[in-house]
Amino acid sequence: MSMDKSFDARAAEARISAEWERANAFAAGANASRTETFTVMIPPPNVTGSLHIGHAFNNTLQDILVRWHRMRGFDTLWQPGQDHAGIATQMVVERRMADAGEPDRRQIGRDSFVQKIWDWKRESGDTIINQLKRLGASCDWSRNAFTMSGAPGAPAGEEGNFHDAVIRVFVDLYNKGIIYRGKRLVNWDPHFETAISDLEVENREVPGHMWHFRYPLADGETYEYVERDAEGRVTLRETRDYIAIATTRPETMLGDGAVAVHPSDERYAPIVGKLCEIPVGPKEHRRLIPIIADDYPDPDFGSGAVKITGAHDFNDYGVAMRNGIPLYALMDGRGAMRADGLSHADSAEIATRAARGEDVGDVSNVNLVPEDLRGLDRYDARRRVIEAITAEGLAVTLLHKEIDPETGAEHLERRPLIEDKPIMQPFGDRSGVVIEPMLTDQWFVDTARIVGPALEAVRDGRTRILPEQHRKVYFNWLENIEPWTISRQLWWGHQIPVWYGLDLGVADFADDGDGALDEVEMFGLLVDGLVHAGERQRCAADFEAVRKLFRDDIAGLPQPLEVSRVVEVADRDAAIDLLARSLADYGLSQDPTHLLYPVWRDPDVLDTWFSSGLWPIGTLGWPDKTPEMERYFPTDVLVTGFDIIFFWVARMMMMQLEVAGDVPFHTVYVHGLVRDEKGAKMSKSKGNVIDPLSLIDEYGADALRMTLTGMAAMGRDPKLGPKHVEGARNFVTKIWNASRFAQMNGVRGGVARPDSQHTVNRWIIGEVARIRIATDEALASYRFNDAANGLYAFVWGKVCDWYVEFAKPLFDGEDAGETRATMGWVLDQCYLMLHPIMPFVTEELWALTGERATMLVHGDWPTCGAELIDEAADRQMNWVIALIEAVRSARAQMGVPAGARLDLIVTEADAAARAALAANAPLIERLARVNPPADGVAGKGMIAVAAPGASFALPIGDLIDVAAETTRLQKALARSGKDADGLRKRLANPKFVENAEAEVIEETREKLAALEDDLARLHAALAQLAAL
RNA sequence: GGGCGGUUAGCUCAGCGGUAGAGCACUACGUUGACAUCGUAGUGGCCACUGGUUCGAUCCCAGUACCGCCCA
Repeated sequence: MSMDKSFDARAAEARISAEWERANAFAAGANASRTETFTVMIPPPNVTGSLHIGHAFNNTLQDILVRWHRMRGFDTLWQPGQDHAGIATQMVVERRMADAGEPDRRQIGRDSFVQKIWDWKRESGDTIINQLKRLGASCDWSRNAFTMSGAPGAPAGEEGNFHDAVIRVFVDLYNKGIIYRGKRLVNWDPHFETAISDLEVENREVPGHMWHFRYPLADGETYEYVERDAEGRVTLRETRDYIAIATTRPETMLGDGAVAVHPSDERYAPIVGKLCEIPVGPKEHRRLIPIIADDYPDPDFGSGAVKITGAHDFNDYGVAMRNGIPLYALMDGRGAMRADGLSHADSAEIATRAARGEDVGDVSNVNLVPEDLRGLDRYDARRRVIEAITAEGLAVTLLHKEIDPETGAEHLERRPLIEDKPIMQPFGDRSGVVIEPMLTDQWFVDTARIVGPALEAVRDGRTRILPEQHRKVYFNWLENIEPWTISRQLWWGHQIPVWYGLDLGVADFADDGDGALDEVEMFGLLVDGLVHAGERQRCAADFEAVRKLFRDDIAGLPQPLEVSRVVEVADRDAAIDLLARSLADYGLSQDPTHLLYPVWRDPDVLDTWFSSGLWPIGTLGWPDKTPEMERYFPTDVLVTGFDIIFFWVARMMMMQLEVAGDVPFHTVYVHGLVRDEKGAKMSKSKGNVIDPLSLIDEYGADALRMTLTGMAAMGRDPKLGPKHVEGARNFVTKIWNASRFAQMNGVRGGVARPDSQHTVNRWIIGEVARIRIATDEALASYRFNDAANGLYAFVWGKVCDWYVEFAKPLFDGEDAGETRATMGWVLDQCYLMLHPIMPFVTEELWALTGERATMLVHGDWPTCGAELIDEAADRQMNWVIALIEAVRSARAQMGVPAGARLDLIVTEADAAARAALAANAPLIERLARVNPPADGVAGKGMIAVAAPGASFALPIGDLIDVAAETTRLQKALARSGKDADGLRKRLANPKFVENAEAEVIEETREKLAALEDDLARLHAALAQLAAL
C-alpha cells in the first residue's frame, strides 16, 4: 500500500482513537510489565466546561508522562473525572431554565432542581471528556469519576462513592472540632446570594471616590484641633465641634459603631472617649457613637480618623471585635438595604444605648437603615446618603474659585470635597459583582489545625513542587492561612450533614423537678418556649445515624418528651409547627407514641473545593479499602497550573494528610499559563482566545501537542500563535514523508536493530542512542520542551537532512540491505520516542510501516544506550558533513549554479581525511554535487575549500571572480582568526592554565589547533589566488 | 506596601560559568530518487544597565531601570 503525500490527521485521529478504545489500551495496568505503578490524577475539569487552551496544555503534559511510563511497562493509571462545580453548574442550569421560560429553581423546589441538574449532566456533561479524547488523552476512561457521584438523588450510572468520602471527611473533621460553625464576617456574593471563600474573591483596582464628612461632637462640645509639620511647628489651630472622616462607602455610615483614631494621634487625643453623631438618618433619631483609639487607623491617611462599620468591612470588623463595638448589619443577601427587623427609631435607640456602654445583647434584629432607604440597592442608598449629608452642610468643603471669562469677576464657592481615587474593590470571580462583607452563620475549616503536616511534607521533600519557586508561594500562603469558609448557600453540591433540633432542655421550660412535665409546664413550652428555644446541632453521615444522636439527646428530657420519635422536617419553622401540633395532640390523646421530635437539616452545601480536595482518594474508592487505593495511592505526579496551588493543591495536601495519613502525590509539576502570541492573557473580552479544537481541526492534535510541549519550559508561560502550530504540523508532514520515502525504498519497520557495519549506519545508530538518553533525561526532569525540541531537531536535522540523504546512494550499493534494516529500526525508534508527544501520527506510521505485535501505544520504550555510540563513525560522519557544508557554502557564495557538477581536487589530505573521503565518496559526490575526488593541485579558475586535515580545490572556470573569492576567503579568515586570537590569549594567560580544569585546557588547545589548521589552509588558498 | 518572575537575533523563545542557539520572518538560489506543509546558502546579537566574585560572567552575587504576575 502506498502512502499519501501527507498525513490526514482528521480522518486518522478518529479512527485511531476508536482503535485505542476498542483495545482498552488506556486501562489501568495495560501494558504493565513491572510492578512499579505510575499514577496521575487529572485536575478534574468542571462538568460545565469545554476544552480551552489551558486544558489542552495541561493534559498534553500529563499524557506525555503517562504514555511514556506506560510504554516503559509501569502499571499506569491516569484517573479522569469531572468536578460538579457548584456555582458554575447551578448558574448554567438556571440560565437554561430561564431561557426556556421555565419556572425558576425556587418555584420548582430543591429536589426537582437538583434532578434537573442531573438531567443536564446526562445530556451535556461529557462534552469536555470527548474533547479530551480528541486531544488524545490516554486516561482510563472506564474509571471516569465525578465529585457528586453517589449523592442522594444521583441517577443510575452515578452511584460512585465520592459523596460517601466527602461526608465521611466532614463528619470526621466535625468530630475532631476542626470543622465548626460560627457567625463571622464572610465574603458574600450578592448575585449568587452565597458566601464564598477568600480565594474566590478577585481584588481589582477600579476608579472610586473618597468622600469627606463631618461627624459633629455630641452635646455641642468643642476642642482645639492642632496640626503640626514634621518639625513640630503648628500649621493649623482651630476650634472644632466635629471630627472629619473620609470614606469610600458612605452608605455604610448607617451602621457605624464608632469612629477610631490612632492612639498616638495628638490631634484627636482630647476627644477620645467622647461621643459623636453620625450625620445621616432622621434628625430626631440621630445616633451617637464613641470615638475610640485603635492601632488600625493610619494617622497620615485622610484625616486620620476612620469610621468603624464592623458588619461591612474586614478591617473594621477587627477593630470592632477588639473594642467591643456592636456589628450592625445593613444589607440583605442581594446587597439591598435591609427591610426586616425593628423600626429605625427602635433600632437607633438600642444602638445609642450600646454606644453609651450598655450591654444590649444580640443586635441581629436591629436595623439601622432609615425607613425611606429600606429595600434600596446599596448604590442607590449611597447616592441618597451623600445627598442628604451634603444638603445638611456636613460634607467637608473646599473653597472653589472661578473667574468669569467675560467680566473677569471672581466667583468663590464652597464645594464638597470628593477625591477621585482608585480603590481596590473585591469582585466575585464567578459573578463579577462587587462582594459585600456580610455577617452570617457559616461553616469553617480551622485550617490552622491541619496545615502543619502539609507544610512539613513539602519542607522535607516528601512532596516536591516544581519549579521550585512555587514552593515559596505555597509556604507563604500556608504559613498565613485563614479559616476556610466551606458552606455555600446553593443547592447543587454536597449538603452539609448536620441537623438541628430545638433545645427543649433549657432551664426556663424544664419541669418543676419531678422528672415529668405536667400539663401546665407542657402548655408553657407549647405557647412560649418553642419560639425562644435554642438549637442543638448534630452531625452524622445520614439521617439514620443522626436520629440516634438526637434520641440520645432527648433521652434526658422530662417525661413524656423523652420517648418522642425523631422525624425530619424542612426547617426550623416547620419544626416548631410540628412540635406544637405533636404536643397538642398529646394533650388530647395522652398517647406518648404521638409525640414527635422534629429535626431539620442544614440547607447549605459544601464548597466545591472541599470535595475536589479529596480527589486523589475519592477516585480510588476511599473510604473503602479498595485494591486501587492500596495500589495507586499515594499518586505520583500532579500536573497543574499555578492558579490553583491554593484552591486545590494546598487543600489536597492538607486533607489527604489529615484523613488518609499520607501525601497525595510525590511531585507537583506547575506549568505556566498559555498566552496569546503577544504574551497577553487570553480572555473573552479581549477576543484573543485561541480555541484548541479549531487548531486540532486545522492542524491536527499532534501538531497542537508538539507546539505546546515545545513551549513548556519550566516556569515560563507559553505564548501561542498559529504560526507555531503550523511549524509543528510541518514537522508531522516531514516525518510522514521520511517514512514514505523509506517505504518506497523497501524499508520495513518491526525489525531488530541490525549489527550494521557501514559508517553511516553506525553513526545514525549512535545518534539514536544519544537522543534516547537525552529524551529520557529531559522527561525524567520534566523538561518537556527539551524532549520535544531535541526530538524535533533529531528527526529533522539528523535523520531527514542527513541520514535519509546519505541512504539514497547507499540503496544502490552493496550496503543496501543493511541500510534498509537500519533505517527501518531508526524510524521505529523515532515513532516510539515521539509517541508520547505526537500519539496519532506515530501510531499511524507504526501500523503502516511494519508487521507489529502490538499497537504503538503499547510499544516498548527504547533502552539503547551509550554503548551504541561509535566514536570513529561519529568523527568520520561529522567530517563528511563539514566538507559537504563547506563545498555547498563556497559554491553558493561564488554563485555556482546549483545544478552544476564540479570536480573535487584533493590538494592535501592526511590519513584520516583520506579514509573518510574514500569510504564516503558517493555520499559527498551526491550531496556536494561534485565529481569523484582526485588528487591534484590548485590552479587558475579554482576556489579553495578546507576541511579538517584536508584542502580541496574546485575548478569553476569562467565563473570565478577573483575579487569575490578573495573576499570570501578573507571573511572566513577573519572569523576564524578572531576565534583563534581569543583562544591564544586565553592559553597565554598563566592564571588560566593554573586554575582552569585540565579538561577545559585540553579542549581549548584542541580547538585552537583545529582553527590554526583552518587558518593555514585559508592562508595557503589566498596566497595561491594572489599568485595566479 | 509584601512576595515572585522577566529583560538574549526583526518576532516568539531556549541556553544559565569556557565569548551565543532554535523556530518564525527576511535575502538569494533551487523542483536533485520522501517532503514547496520542501531543499541549499545567507543576513541578523556590547545576551537591559552599573558594580562585584572568578583565570574566565549572558550565566553567580549586589544594585539600577523598565515590563509582568500573585498577595494585601
